[in-house]
Amino acid sequence: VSALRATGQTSPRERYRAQIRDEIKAVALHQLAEVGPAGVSVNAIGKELGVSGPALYRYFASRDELLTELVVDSYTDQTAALRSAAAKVPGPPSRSALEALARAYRQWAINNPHRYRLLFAPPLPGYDAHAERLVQAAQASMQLLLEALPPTDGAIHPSEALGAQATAWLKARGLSSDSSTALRAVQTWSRLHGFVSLEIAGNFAAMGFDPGALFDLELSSLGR
Amino acid sequence: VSALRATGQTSPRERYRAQIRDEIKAVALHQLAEVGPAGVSVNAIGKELGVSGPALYRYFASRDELLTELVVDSYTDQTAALRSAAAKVPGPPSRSALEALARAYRQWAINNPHRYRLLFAPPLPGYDAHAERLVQAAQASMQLLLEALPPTDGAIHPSEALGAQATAWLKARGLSSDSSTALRAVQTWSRLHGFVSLEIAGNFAAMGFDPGALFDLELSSLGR
DNA sequence: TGTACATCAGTGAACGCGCGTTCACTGATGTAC
DNA sequence: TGTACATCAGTGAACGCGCGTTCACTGATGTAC
Repeated sequence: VSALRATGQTSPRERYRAQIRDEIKAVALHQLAEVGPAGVSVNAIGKELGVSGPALYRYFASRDELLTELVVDSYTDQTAALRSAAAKVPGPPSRSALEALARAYRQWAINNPHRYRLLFAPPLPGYDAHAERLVQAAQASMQLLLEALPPTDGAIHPSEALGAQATAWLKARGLSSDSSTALRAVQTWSRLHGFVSLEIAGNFAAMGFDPGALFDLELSSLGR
Repeated sequence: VSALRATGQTSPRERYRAQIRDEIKAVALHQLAEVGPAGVSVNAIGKELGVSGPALYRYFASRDELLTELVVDSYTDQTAALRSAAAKVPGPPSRSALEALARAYRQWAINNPHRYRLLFAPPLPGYDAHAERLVQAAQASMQLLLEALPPTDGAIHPSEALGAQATAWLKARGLSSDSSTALRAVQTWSRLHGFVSLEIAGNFAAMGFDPGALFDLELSSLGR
């Protein structure tokens, strides 16, 4: 074993463990989709896997740890999806880069509605790990938006104080953008979130609107 | 008693019951704020009221009925707040009417963050009464927005299909507005929701921004 | 290659807990004569 | 005004349930000689 470890390889047992962990998480996500975060239960996951409940404790120290991992994975996945979309439109900020990013943002939420909700709604009351994670996820979205947002002809007129806050935010993260672009990024993110969360809640569909068409409409005005 | 009933008055006992019901709901809301919808418990409410758990069954048939009532009340309250704000800026649609409405929307959410979440997040998995209620609440917001949105010089270019959907939506509700105003109302509502839900989740504050100043910025571009 | 041993995944019983809800009851409040 | 009766708010014990988690165990898998 130590020889394998030294060469950076993983033992069969370790691979097996990793695989089971993934299966558990997959079933947990499936349950999340069906009964909501509060309803995810260790024993029910075991049952769906054809295994006793306590067996899961070989893989996760507690139910909380499992849930936390779902949140962390969601955050990682979303960021990866956004990064990958941004990478497909290289070069300086542009309309098409922004649109690609916005579409990827929406698409990830559509593909993973329960995980999107997980990112924005604390799954447990007083869930410590969550607040930080959410801020991180927001940072990633924000940073990518900053790099995609093209200059605009329309002006933005923030108060002095707000401009200073934006500058401070940029500085704290070592970003070289200007404060007005930062504020447009916040606004764009806020609008995207509004649209996407209403869409995955089914509101547009319930009103008889085609969400995709509505999104195109919103997209054309984003960042302006 | 029957004499009182006939005159439309309520007996002391009925008034007492109504008062206790309100107290129960108040405590339930308080719990909702602290432990989330899933954590609201009949026995805990009783304890906080200095009363045994089963006592509440004199006032509510079940825990579900109590929760449903919280949702219904939230819906009613929000609509009333918006209507009252709209009533303060009478006359034809105008910028100031729109801004008053938007500010009222935000303010209600800030004053009632847990109830705002209740409106947009199903408190229970598979909660039937919720979907309809949410649609109703949305309708109310939408209708008031329609009556407040002034014409814009900037054009909106929906697809034909989307325009038809908007027209159909208006017609189904007997509203006399035009489809492009309807679409701008949807867009405004979506943006408001995005901003407000990020704000009550504490995202702007976590980034070091003054939410009020950010809102003013967003407000100036709403409905354009 | 074959045997002795260690590792460790999974089991099933058991724990304490809090939940929603029912039920038979007590006692205070309000009604009717 | 005083008494007999009905109403009904609230109690406390009890129910069945599912939860997260622990524990001693069995048996298969992998390791070392």
